[in-house]
Amino acid sequence: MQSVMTEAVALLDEAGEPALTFRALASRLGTGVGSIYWYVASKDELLDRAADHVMADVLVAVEKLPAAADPIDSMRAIAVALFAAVADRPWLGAYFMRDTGTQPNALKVYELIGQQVQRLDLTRRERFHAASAVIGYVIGIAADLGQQPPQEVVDGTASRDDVLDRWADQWRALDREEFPFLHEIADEFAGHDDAEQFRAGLDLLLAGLRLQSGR
Amino acid sequence: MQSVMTEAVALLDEAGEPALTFRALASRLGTGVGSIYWYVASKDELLDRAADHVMADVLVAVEKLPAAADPIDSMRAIAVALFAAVADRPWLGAYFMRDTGTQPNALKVYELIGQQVQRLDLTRRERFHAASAVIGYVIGIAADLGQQPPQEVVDGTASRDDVLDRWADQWRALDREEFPFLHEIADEFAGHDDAEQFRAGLDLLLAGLRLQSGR
DNA sequence: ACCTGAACACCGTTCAAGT
DNA sequence: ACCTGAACACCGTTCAAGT
Repeated sequence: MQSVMTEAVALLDEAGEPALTFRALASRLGTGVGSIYWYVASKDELLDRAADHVMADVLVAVEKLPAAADPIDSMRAIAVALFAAVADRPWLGAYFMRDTGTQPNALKVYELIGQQVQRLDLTRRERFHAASAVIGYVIGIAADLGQQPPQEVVDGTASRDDVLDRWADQWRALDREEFPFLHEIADEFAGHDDAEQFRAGLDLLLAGLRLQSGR
Repeated sequence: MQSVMTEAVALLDEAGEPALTFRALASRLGTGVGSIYWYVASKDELLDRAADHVMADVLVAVEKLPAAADPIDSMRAIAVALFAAVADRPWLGAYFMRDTGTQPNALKVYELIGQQVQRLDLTRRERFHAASAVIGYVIGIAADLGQQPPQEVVDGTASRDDVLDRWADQWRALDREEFPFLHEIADEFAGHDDAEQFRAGLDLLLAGLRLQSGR
């Protein structure tokens, strides 16, 4: 069981979801296709378990985080750790927190964010909304990151910056009157840092939360 | 071409992504499998085009929105319209804004959000981050919504509330010491309204943005 | 209790051939 | 310019049979 998940994650790390097939996994494990079904009922479950397997390490990292005096600072640290995990493994973006029923570690991470929210002076409903918003934001940015990178990047025939530059050029080629915003931020977009962009948005969300909690 | 997209969207509306196969689509159109490849190079492109086809209507709705005096109010209205579109068509959550290169209408929506951001007194970088954060948040919640609903809900053998109730019960069965947050919000979660939850998080984000822009 | 692998149903995609 | 549909390679999943 343990080795099934280890190999599944290895395949996902190497080439994303398309690389994880029952046949490829079986051959890695040196067994038959059918034997995987002894441990897992379907491919969906396989993906959920693989995602949760990775989340176990994230959970350990999160629990090791020094308890900040300020709950919102703690939430930021947890969210940043989550983001780092998805940046490491883009495929995770599409699967983590997909079904917390089969992802107990993901559920625990949600709980930990919630425990920080509980330290704020909010109504029960506001707490529910706050924790969900933070998770939702992380998932959204993560899913964006998780889009299969263009083939040329996987090949190594083009760098990430090359691709961003080309995007920016396409934006600059658009009509100036109709797309003033895309023109303004084209330079900003080229060569931007995903982690910084993530943190900037997170800080907006947390600033709103701080305001609501009167801190 | 037009009819290809119309039928593709119809299949997606009826039973989600698994229902959209080239064979099913061809039989709907009364043609052969191969002929679809005349219009579309791959299934990925088919999904992107179908998503963008739907986004055309969303774009019309967004452009019809009365221009609010306050740019942040305008952004909220756009985000709420986006959310409504995904609530209508859960499959959209997984595909919209996936590749704005093949989704021109999605790109235009991003531009419109950006134009509102441009009305705020922010640096260029802050504007880039603000627009991206709002889109990222919408995508995140949308993707959550887009998870294939459990089979029993599709069948009609269980309501959405039944499923939420069962989740809440599972949370209540967890250890009280280890999961204080899940215990606290179990009642809140059961019977919660997705749209309200979305708006609550959005308001936190926008409140943070308002603070940053000094309005 | 766990594994095997042929077989099945079903995909996306290609392509020589047609109009 | 557009369509046809058999064929190909490759999936997830099942299951009778083995140890």
